[in-house]
Amino acid sequence: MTLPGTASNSAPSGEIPLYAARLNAPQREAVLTTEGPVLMLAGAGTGKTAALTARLAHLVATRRAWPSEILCVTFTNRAAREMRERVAHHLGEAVEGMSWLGTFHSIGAKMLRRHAELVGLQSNYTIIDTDDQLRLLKQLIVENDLDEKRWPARQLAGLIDRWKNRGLNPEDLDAVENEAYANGRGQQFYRLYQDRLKALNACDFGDLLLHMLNVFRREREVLAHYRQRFKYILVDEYQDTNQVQYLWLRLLAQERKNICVVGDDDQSIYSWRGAEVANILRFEKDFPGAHVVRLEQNYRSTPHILGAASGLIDANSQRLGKTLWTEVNGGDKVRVIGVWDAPEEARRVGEEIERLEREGAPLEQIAILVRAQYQTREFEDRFIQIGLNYRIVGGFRFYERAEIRDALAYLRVIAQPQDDLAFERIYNQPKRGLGAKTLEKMHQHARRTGLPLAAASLQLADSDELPARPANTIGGLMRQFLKWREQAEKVTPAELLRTVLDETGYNAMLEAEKTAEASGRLENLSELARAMEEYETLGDFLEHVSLVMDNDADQNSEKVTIMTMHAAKGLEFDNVFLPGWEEGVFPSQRALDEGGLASLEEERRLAYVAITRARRRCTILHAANRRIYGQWTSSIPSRFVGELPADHIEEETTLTGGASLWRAGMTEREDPFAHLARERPARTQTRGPGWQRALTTGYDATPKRLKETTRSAASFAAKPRTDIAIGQRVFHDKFGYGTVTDQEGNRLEIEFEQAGTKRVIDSFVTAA
DNA sequence: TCAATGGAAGTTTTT
DNA sequence: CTTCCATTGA
Repeated sequence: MTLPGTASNSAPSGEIPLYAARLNAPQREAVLTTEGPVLMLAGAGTGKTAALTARLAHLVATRRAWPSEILCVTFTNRAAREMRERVAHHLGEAVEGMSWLGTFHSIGAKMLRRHAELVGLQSNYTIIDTDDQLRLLKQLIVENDLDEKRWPARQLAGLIDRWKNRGLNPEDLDAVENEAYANGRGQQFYRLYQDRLKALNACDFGDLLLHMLNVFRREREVLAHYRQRFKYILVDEYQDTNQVQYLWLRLLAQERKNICVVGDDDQSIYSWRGAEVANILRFEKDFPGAHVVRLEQNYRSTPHILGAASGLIDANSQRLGKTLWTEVNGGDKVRVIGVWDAPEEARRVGEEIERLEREGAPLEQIAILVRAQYQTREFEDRFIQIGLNYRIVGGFRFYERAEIRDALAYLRVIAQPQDDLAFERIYNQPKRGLGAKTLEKMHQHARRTGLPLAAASLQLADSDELPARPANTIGGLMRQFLKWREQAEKVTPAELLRTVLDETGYNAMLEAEKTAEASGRLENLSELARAMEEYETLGDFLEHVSLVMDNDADQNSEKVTIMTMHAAKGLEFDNVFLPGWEEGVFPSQRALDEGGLASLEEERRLAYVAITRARRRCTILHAANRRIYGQWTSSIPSRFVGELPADHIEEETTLTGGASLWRAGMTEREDPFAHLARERPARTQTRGPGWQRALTTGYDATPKRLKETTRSAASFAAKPRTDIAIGQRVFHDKFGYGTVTDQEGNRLEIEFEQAGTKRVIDSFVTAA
């Protein structure tokens, strides 16, 4: 292995090595303090990845460790990938040796493959996802005569997840935990679930960490081995580590104590999945003598953006405290725009983006960050209409689509005949005339014989237990599996998949459908096959699939990015739009209802993360009205809007913006919605809790500075168009011809001849 | 066994 | 409003 550019041969003594050349003083300190525990507190945009990668390069270049002797854990696959790329920049080929750079889960999976037998698994175990997990739990609940309605599988899944995140095995549960499910049967079901997983030679996400923790705790030699191996440990996003991960690190770092953790308590946004900010807050206690480095110089954003974000996060109580600063001057203030309703919000963002585009801003430098997935829809609709290229990150993930999961299920059964969950998924997909009755018999037989479902069904098919038709079908299917299994040895995984899709008739089934949806599914399947080309063995591919669930297709094309704030963590964009800053949306209703102050502060941190994604311009929007789950809901601007320091923002409210109406203390008579409230009494109840709270607690959102503009007032046609009435025949660009069946302000309900009944804005139709 | 129908429930964030 | 489900009937 070559180690390019070691400190000694690339630079005369005293000169700074290349990888550290561009670093500022604290960053360099974080790089050069190699021995002992180091806590790097890195604010948003302060070049923490640069420091981290330089540190890695430094360790290798100065021969303190081989790449394979460094454990470097990140939180997401994306972060791992980025880290790898940037380290490669310093190390070149040597980066290939960084076999322990990855997410906690992928590293856990890798270790567990080696030590599977210590926890009763085989090394080719399957990693099941949430979907499989849920189905499995459902089965257990039904088998044990529990009412699934009363004790939903979701709830149990949530509990088990939390237990695992805390490093608790079934026997570790106390009475209180045990009580949490089905009147004290929590432990029983947790244990049943674990036993079932073992029988399936499978584990879930939580197990990847928990099993290995158990191994570390129980097997001295294994722990000693890894302690020996990992001369240095680096942890990214330490504020997001949960209990198990914390225990892992403590065990592994105990001896050498060469652990460097990087994080920002202000960016801790994952407590809902077990992350504990406390981990970073008490690092100095856990590792006495820890060297603390603060990265506070921000290289990303303008002063106004930083000022707005800092002012906001100030409202939080428990912070280690950092002061971000920048050498950059100038830049626009953060804009806060109040609009009438969600469609106007989307329209407005669309207009702003088109303006940016005209000014020459590249679309991939524009992002819309939302609190929750459902908010994306409004933008999607609008952008389709105006022909703006967009990409939605997250949400419907590629590997979660039904056809992909079906395809994977076939591959799983081929690779791992014990994978009952996968077998169950596809035994009648495409339809081959096997139903619940047959499945039940297969289950019975499997239970009697202790065989996996697939093997049991084969036996059953050879007996006379089943009617001839299903027996033949199963026999045929099992023969196919045998054949594929043989083929798997000879052909590439991609080829195997194509064969399977053809021979099962899965492709034929989709082709026969002749709908746009079906052809999309076919496309997805060939995309899957293409993605598989990179992998040599089926096992490699399946591991990749279960752990690396993100797909970043068409990254090269010019598109606006729409994603959740959570997904945006670690990214940056020139222009950021933050819609939906309303009580009940952001902060989310759930955070307001449950979790108290801690939850609210986490929402605030999320707001901080969101704002600090922006390099040059940040635009926050709030709408007075929004349809949530089909119900129109009024809401007031988010308290976070009020918390933004005045000096750094510029407020604008369209005449129709509900905020201004509300803020102006408008009476019902003037309220344009008043007539709706009278017509539909239910409306008053559908006003968001934020509204209620405002009424009862006298929440004061009165802006100190309000700049009225008439800019998009025209878009709110308070007066209905005179040329359109109920019964009128109209034409719509997207939906074609139809008849107006209802009219409510500028909103029309139209029964389209082709597209069915839709609600549209009147400006999009012409009288026919 | 399958398709259609109706009803209920759920809707944050992710490895 | 959707989506998922369970139940019903063919």
